[in-house]
Amino acid sequence: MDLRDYESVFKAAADPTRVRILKILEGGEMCVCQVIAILSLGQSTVSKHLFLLRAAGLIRDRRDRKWVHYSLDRGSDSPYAVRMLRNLRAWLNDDPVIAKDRERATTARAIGPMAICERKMTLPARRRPAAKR
Amino acid sequence: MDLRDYESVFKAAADPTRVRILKILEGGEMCVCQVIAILSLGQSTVSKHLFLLRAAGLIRDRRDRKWVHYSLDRGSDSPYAVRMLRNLRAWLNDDPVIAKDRERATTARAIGPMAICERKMTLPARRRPAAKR
DNA sequence: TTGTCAATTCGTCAATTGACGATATGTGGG
DNA sequence: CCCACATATCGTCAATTGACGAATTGACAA
Repeated sequence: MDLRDYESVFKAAADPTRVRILKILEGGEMCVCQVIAILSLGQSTVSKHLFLLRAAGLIRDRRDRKWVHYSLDRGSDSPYAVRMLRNLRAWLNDDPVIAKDRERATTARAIGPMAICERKMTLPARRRPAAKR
Repeated sequence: MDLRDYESVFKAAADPTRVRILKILEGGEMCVCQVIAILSLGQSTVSKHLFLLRAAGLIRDRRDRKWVHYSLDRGSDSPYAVRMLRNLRAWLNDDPVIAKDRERATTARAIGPMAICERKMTLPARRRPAAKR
């Protein structure tokens, strides 16, 4: 647990796209295709971000049929990662970007990985036009 | 306190050279010329690192005659910075690079800013060859 | 085995970063 | 005011990063 381990965790967690992923995963395990749909980024781009987060010990993956699911690794080997995740939980909850992601994550969970993959990693334009009052 | 503030703190703290500076400053306030001497990096390079750390709210500066002293900003406006500094205190204390910096910091404190500036931002080669037994 | 489909890896490109030396700022002494 | 000196800012360059599309891998179904 030296400077190199520290660096990998902090470099991983310092990128805004990767924090968004971590905050999305706070809602629970999620399939790669769902993350792609929520972020609206290229598949290879998201895959690389997930790789870096995993390499840092912040998330872990689980294969289920042809899908790979990622989740926060709260029992990580890296004490830096564990602390990071604990702190993050209380942070950024009222940031507009994070809030929007959370909305989209709710949609993504509701319709599930299969439907998202059928839609080529996209979400329906808007889930429901926010009920009046 | 949104994603941008978060990012500035974590990007600042993710760089190994800047963590070294933070760990050096855990020993107390220090003059720019002393930091330069400890790190053996160019003056402009160190100045920029200090700028970024200050912009993130991790350190603050104080002018005294022609010297500028930096110290950890434990009462920072940024909650991210405050938490970061608290965590760091317990971290990396047995990393070899950090340990060596701490030794050199001790030397730098012992001889003071004036002597270091006279030596053009360098430290004596070795303070004392570690007493036997 | 062959085809399909989710995910990863690879190659490329533009943008950012960290290093440096040169120049500018600002403070104190003469 | 002018010089000396500590620090900050600027301009440049090489290395790293994040984005993308294309090609590859690996699981499942037929």
